[in-house]
Amino acid sequence: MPISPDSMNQAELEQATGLSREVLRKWELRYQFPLPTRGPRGQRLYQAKDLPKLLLVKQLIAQGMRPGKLIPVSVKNLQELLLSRSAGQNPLALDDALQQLLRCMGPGSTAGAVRDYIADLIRAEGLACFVEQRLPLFNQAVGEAWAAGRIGVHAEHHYTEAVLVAVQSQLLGHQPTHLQHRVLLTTPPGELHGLGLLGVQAALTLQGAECFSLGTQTPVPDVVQAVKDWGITVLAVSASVALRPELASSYILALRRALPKSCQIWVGGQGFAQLEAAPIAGVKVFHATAQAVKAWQEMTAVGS
Amino acid sequence: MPISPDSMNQAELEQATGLSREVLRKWELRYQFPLPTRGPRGQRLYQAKDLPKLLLVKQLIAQGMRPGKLIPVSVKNLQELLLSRSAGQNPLALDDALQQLLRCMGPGSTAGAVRDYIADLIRAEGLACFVEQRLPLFNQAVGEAWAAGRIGVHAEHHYTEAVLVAVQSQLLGHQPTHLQHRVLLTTPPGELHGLGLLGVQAALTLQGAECFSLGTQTPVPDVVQAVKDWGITVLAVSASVALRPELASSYILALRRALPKSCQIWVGGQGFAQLEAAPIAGVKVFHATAQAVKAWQEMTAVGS
DNA sequence: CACACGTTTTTGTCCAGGACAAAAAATTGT
DNA sequence: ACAATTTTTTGTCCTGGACAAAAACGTGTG
Repeated sequence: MPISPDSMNQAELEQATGLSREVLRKWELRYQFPLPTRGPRGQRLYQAKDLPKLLLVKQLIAQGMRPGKLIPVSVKNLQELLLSRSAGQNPLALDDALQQLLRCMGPGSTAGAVRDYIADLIRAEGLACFVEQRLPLFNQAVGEAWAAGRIGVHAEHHYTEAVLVAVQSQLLGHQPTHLQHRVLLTTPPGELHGLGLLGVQAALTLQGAECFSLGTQTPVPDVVQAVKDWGITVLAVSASVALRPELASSYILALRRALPKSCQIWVGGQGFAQLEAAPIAGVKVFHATAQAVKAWQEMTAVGS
Repeated sequence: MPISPDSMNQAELEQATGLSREVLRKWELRYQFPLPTRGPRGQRLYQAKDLPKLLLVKQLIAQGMRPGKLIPVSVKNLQELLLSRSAGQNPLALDDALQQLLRCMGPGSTAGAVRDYIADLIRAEGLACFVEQRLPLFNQAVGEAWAAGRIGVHAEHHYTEAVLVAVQSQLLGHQPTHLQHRVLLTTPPGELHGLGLLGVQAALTLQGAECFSLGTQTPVPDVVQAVKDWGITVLAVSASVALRPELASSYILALRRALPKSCQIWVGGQGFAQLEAAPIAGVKVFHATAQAVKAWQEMTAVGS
């Protein structure tokens, strides 16, 4: 148990920052930051005051900057850098709905606002319209707003929960109409973002598919078991940029080898960019929910 | 990218098994298993055929056995061991509902069965009854069934999803009645099980509380930010046994230091057993959902 | 000036082997 | 038989170095 008030061992810092201990050690060696004090037996005791800088650096690295350039910079300048970044760009055409969503999530807003706004939108436009047209834009916008530091991680988490509940509750009553196919949805271990998957699940369920979600981060053996137990014919996997690309590829490769030919594999999301350069036989890559819907329609049209 | 068909590097094996690379290396050194081949530059290439044994060993260790005794044993004997374990004990009084639930999740059942069964149950008994009486028993039973190898990880994931959707969709319409308090719910990084939290959220929402879930695995800084942004007065954290106990404790300690006194911290779950031996000032430990409900009632009675 | 190509630097991951504390098991004394 | 102590087991952390993939840089050509 940690006793002194402002120090943490590396396992805790790893938790707090999401940076692996090996990376932290290399940074200490190369840039003299963070410089931990040492415990009685030489363990590193990182200081809590270094945490803000580490988080800033991590965010800026995620935007494509290099650690070597960032770490020597002072906290104050890093903050300015982050702000200037987010001010500079405005890539998404912000329609009214998007603007309102981001307002709901921005600083100073009440916590329930997102939830209510999404529920209203679904009521007004219908689930199909929301899922196919709004949701992809929303997800992208929220992802960018987070990357740019305009909203916190907590706001993103909360958005995810709100969308999940709103959409899933609408799907509850849906009876599948194409019983000869079953869709299983999940993400690779290490991938925490299940929002892309949710869109696919909703779209396919509306098409009459029978969908089963395993949530995020299912190891290969468990997916294989689930496919076998439940008679799955389509496995949908999604991965964002956060995941290491080789891991994403090898995950799919392992699945393709372990699963029978009768089970299709559909993948989507930025994390699978590699798979386009080097396609795997029997694995379909999608860029948008609409493509998956189309593939489903063709499949069921032929099948029936 | 991995080329040869049946080998995986340690990062992939870590994904597939959930065992850290350091542990895997120590096992190799101490028990000569798993013995990887080596790549051109000396990297370990673990063989896919070792995976089943590793998974068996991991499950048995989770039941309290020792690695040194397990690893030399053959796969076949390990399987028998697992079966004899699960056959021998039957600790939970299996009432009708529980038995039916486990039937829905057992091998050979259809995939939608759990979902439908839970929905039926909530309809029949009402949400309050389900959340307070059924859910804790169900969660425990599912956890034990998984530990005993009677159901797969995929079935457990699917159960979680089913309960989440069923309960959350029922909570959607609830308007909070005690606006002076707001509850934030999450789990520490590394803790993937959010079911315990779901029970608390449902119970408190039914009491008129305004609950905000951040999902699982929120780092300390993000929790702090959320508390600040949203004016949270009660933070509820849950952890299962899967999490390392020191990490659970230090997570709470860090939160208690970072958060203002005006924000209470409630913790629950097996993962916080340590906190009972060494209580932290300003942190309340709960053993059951009912206790949290009671605390909430007292709080709001005094406050209003 | 834009752009393809080869070279250098940066950066994260992996390796070996050892030290050590906490927990579990075995041993001892009463 | 049971409590207290010693031994073994086991996971985490340490140091310091090798190396490949990616990014940045420099160079020659249309």
